[in-house]
Amino acid sequence: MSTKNKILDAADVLFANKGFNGTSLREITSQANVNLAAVNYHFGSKKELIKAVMSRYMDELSPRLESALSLICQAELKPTLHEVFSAFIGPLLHLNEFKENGTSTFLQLLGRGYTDSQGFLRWFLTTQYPDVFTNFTKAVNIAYPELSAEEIFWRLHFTMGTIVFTMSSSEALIDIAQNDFDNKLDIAGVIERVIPYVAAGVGAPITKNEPLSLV
Amino acid sequence: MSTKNKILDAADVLFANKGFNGTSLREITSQANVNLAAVNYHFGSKKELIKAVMSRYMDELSPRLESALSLICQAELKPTLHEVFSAFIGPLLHLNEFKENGTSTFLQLLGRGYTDSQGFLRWFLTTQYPDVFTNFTKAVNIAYPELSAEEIFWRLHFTMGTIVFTMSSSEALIDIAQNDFDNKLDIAGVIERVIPYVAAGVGAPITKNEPLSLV
DNA sequence: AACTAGTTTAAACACCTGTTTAAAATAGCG
DNA sequence: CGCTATTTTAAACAGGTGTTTAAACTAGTT
Repeated sequence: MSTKNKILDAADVLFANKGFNGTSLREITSQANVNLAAVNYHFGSKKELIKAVMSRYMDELSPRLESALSLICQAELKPTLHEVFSAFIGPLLHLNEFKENGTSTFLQLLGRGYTDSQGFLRWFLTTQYPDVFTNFTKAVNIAYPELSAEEIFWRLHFTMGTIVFTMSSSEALIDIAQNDFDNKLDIAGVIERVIPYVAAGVGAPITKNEPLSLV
Repeated sequence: MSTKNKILDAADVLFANKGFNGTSLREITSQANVNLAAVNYHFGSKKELIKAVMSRYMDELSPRLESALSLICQAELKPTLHEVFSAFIGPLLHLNEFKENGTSTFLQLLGRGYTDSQGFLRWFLTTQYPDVFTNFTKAVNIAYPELSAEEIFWRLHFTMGTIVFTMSSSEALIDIAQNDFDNKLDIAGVIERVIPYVAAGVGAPITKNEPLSLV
């Protein structure tokens, strides 16, 4: 295996578990059994390595997601929100074949990207992969046309939060659930449970903008 | 103002914006106009400072939350999920009177705590303030008794994720929304929009545990 | 005024960070 | 083989990290 890939494989697991700031190049290179200077030689800088790690996943995910969503949109009958969100399942779980624990690793990375390093990764993703967002918005709009663009914006970000946050701590949550409820669950099981939640959330009835009553 | 409080006031804003790992003691102490060694003198270590920052908010929030939830639970008629979640609004917004931008600062800190530093803050919160979780679970159970304990567990953590993640990036999201939709929104406005979402999510119909169909 | 306990200060500690350098090793090709 | 281009290596770099130290300073009390 090439040095470049050895670095990427070691980096994405460490980044997912300990964050971008929390992972040093020395950890990555010693885990990957390569020289410390290899990162700067092959990627230029740590920041570029982070981009490369995310791009490897996005390039695998983004086309599959796009075709799954366009399939939904072009169907004869109007899709339900549940169907729109279910379109994510296949592409996301495919990351597990692409790399071991790929799905949860990627979603953890996504979560890190939104909080670590002051949102430079959010900028990177929205500018490099804008289609993912617009396609998703379109699909939701078809499934629930009464929702204004602004409502969609907010509810999609709420959904983002639900998914990303859940997956960031999915290992810990699965452990707790296993202890408390004796119910063995994997990442697919968590996704299965979160889909009805976010579908119902996005599909919530529209509320008028009234001033809040401070109870 | 005491040195201790000067440190806490500077620390929580910096921690919220840049994360715990991303904020150095030198940033904190120079922002607070105190000597570098003051943190270790008054708090012992950086880790203890983090706990102190969180405790200051939790001690302000937790009793108000508890009484709001128990008020809901003891009411004559069964509360709706929307009412259960609305019980959070008052106590959360009160943090704004406790400290400027207290609400969003606290929620950002909560988000940081769940991802930074490998979940030691989650352990700290769940062991130090367990009542918040159990009271909340009870209230949801009254509002939606058909939900099994395990379903409640998952949906509450989904909700946690929605709130915490949204608030972690609330400033950025509010900026985007302001540019794209010319709709001025503050933290209270975001809360107002997220409540129907999480209420609908938690109130989603119960799904049987079928194996996933990989579309 | 003298002693004490609490606090603040500047300096140093040992260690870790991302990055760069120049020499050594490797591979590809005529 | 000999030459070239690519890659790997160990070492050093400049700067940042949390923490500790011992001296200086500040009240408060007798």
